[in-house]
Amino acid sequence: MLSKKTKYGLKALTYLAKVEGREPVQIAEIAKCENISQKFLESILLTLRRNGLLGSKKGKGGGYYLIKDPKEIHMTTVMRVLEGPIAMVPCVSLNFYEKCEDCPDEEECSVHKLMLQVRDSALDVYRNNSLADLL
Amino acid sequence: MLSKKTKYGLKALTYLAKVEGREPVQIAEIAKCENISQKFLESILLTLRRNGLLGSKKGKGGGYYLIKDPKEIHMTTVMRVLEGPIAMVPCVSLNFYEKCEDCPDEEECSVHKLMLQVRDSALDVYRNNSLADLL
DNA sequence: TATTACCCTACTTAATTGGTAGGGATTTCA
DNA sequence: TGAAATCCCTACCAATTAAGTAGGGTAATA
Repeated sequence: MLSKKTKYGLKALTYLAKVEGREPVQIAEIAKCENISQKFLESILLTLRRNGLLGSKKGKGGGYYLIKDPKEIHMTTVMRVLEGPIAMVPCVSLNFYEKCEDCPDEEECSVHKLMLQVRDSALDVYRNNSLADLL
Repeated sequence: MLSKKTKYGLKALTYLAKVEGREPVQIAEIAKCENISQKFLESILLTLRRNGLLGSKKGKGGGYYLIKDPKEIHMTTVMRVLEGPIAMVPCVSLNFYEKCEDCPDEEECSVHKLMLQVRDSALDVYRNNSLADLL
């Protein structure tokens, strides 16, 4: 299952991409328009900022804004930041690889074989979608 | 993340497929060879049987066995039985569809658009893999 | 009829999810 | 200059799920 965190994060990014200019948009506005708990969204936007996907401005007239062109924001990045590894098992993960405890031979493992294909197909989708493609 | 339940279930199915004949194999044997907690595996095999993927025989010399040719056992079925919906959000699920609470227009939703592609690509993999393909 | 092996229910422990509460710290504008 | 707006940060919490464990019941076979 996709977490609400990822879902809301994606919606917020989309919202910001839809806004014409690069003016900061307040959390409250995004939360209201996208039906998201404001405090929860706050923490999500914070992680997006910490990971270089958003910029922020404090004080009156402040808010969050995209710091890249939506075409340059790829879903691989967004998914990894919000949802974590794209692979369903660590032993097929590119960025979070870990050997299986119980599995003596990775090459022989049926789960490994299947999940490798699933990872590749998901990566394919994420690589071919930028934020701009989702508008 | 793939649950251990699914992982172990897949390994057990693979194990049974590798066995030449159609003789019942005991839970204890599968558990030992695949490094799985026996009691946990027991409950997994039970759900596989309840869902028509395995047959069982009680008493001495009993155990579990495949009731179909591995070529006829598709990963779509296995994944749905063990892991649940293939889609990452209910609003793009074929077998477990549910409307999003917060989303006014499904067609306009960026999450929907992305997850639809992810579902299709995963389905593609699962449809193209039978148990026989994983040996 | 004793043993083997599946069948079933209930409980437990730890981690994660999806929040909520509450108060900073900083910037802007009047 | 100071008040209001707004982001920033930490801590806590309730519900759910995952991954088992425990313990016995039931059916089949030798």
